[in-house]
Amino acid sequence: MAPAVQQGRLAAQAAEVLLGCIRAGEWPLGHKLPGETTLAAEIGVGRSTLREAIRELAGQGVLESRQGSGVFVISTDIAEDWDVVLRRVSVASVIEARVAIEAEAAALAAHRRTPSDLRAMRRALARRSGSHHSAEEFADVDMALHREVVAASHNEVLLELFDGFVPRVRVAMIEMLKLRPIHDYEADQAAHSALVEAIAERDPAAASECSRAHLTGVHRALS
Amino acid sequence: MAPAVQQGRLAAQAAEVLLGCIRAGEWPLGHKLPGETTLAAEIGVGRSTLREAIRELAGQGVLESRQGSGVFVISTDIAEDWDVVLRRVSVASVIEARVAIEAEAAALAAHRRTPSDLRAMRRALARRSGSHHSAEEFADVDMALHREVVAASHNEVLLELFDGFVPRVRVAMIEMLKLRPIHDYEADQAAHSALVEAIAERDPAAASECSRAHLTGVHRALS
DNA sequence: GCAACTCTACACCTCAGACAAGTTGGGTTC
DNA sequence: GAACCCAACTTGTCTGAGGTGTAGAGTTGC
Repeated sequence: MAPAVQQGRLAAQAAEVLLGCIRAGEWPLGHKLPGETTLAAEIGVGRSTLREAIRELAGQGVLESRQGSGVFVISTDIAEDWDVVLRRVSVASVIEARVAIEAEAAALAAHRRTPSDLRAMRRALARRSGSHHSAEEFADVDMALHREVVAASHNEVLLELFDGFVPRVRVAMIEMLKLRPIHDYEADQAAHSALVEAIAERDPAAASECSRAHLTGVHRALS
Repeated sequence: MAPAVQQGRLAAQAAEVLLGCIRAGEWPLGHKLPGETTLAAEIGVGRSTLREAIRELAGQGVLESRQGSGVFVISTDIAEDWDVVLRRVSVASVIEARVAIEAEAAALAAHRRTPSDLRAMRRALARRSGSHHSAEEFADVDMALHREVVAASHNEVLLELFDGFVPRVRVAMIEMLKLRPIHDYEADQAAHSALVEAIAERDPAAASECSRAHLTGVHRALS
């Protein structure tokens, strides 16, 4: 049991250690874990900290504690949450998936956009062109525009997928903006404007290409 | 805040109380909860017990605690399951999303496929061409081939998304096959073969187009 | 011999208090 | 007005003490 715990909350690290033992097959399904005091000493954390780690895994449906009896493994593999997946994988993978979804959504939007969709996109575009004090603010108005485009596709699944990406992408975007601000702001805004115009003119190929080109640029900037 | 806690572990009861406040809208998304000491006193449990309750909800992805800052609501209700979303929306929406994911995955696969990927795809293709007794069996070998293609893109997010679609698509496909069997089986198999060959020859555009054409055909057949 | 009962050791559960580590906002200084 | 500093919070961690429930060993009665 490697107590190689270094970063973040101790309780979270302890949970990782426990999960590692379970995944490694050291504690199979139904197995009873060592006692709290023993385990806490082995991992090198206090008893309450270990208890919090156990609670965290209990919340995920991995462990179950029975008073007077012990703590047991009730699921060897956790139903991996979507957010957890996205936090684990590389930003590059997420952006590639965004290309897939947004390029297709842009093409569909060019077919199906209503006047109301168009108004919403242009409003979002205007807000994006305004002055922004922080990276957070800029990320938000940018994501809002992209979301309007996906919404204009009138495909609920694509929109749901996009929304699933938002939190992860937002964090990555803010990080990037703080490290390396957009150098050519005009060109960036023009690219987004071109996307909206392609949709306005009902040109699926152009819309798809605009979206793809922009995201490919983001992909390059991040790698 | 009704401290009507009576049965089972106090920590679990406290978690229920917290979840109740969240569900009732008392603490909306992003809201900061009262301090641990305050909250513990209000609910009528010790601070460590309250902390375990918070950990339990954190494990479920409902709360997030930031040291020095506070505990925040990050999800107003348990993440709506993909299966639930996909059952609600139309098959057409799902297929459009499949086009987005699989066409992009096919293009990436054409870039990144390894010899091992290629072998797996050809094996799946061969199994698909064999004789099949039931619609269920055919649906399974078909999905297996499509999955191999997405896997060859070496993008974990796309693969995860595809897997999320599988159950819903499988049901729809079996339904369709029973109502209206594939009339030109040879052409259908040839289309899949062409997709694999395009990936084998590292032709992203062709691979993407094969995938898109095939799925568009399915889309048409269903509407 | 076997079943039922009792009891003890051990498990988790809860609490209280203390201190460490991090964040936030206001006041001070230049 | 901007940069800095500090104090008052916040959550994070540890310890020690009791409470409550379980399981198994030991005993008892048939």
